[in-house]
Amino acid sequence: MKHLIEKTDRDPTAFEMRVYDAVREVPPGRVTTYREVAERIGCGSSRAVGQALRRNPFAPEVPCHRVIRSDMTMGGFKGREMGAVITEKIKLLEYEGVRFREGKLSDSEQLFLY
DNA sequence: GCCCTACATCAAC
DNA sequence: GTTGATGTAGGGC
Repeated sequence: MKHLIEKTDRDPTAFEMRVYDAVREVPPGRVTTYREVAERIGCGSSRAVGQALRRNPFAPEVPCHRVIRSDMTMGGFKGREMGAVITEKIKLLEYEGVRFREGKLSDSEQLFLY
């Protein structure tokens, strides 16, 4: 399979490290947004955060499922925009105390702000 | 060094 | 639905 055009594993950059570190600060029963993480690490770019989380070499130590959009939706997960993966993560979050409703965060008060 | 592409976004239309 | 903008990283030249 490895032949050409394969980004595969590259070592985490300093920027990605900051992202993972910020996400790990989120306690159980709490969620945060890409924007919050971006601001936390000193950048206004939420997509850079998304890229780092997508690669997430620290999973499941880094709970990417606790990072949601500013729209309170899951947006995407592991390359999937929706599906059984999303549903399972929502169930997991609900077990931790985070309430979701139809793929959206029910209470914005559960957002973890830095 | 510069330009292009991709990204799990955001904002505006 | 679309486009443009943001920041980061990879690849090609």
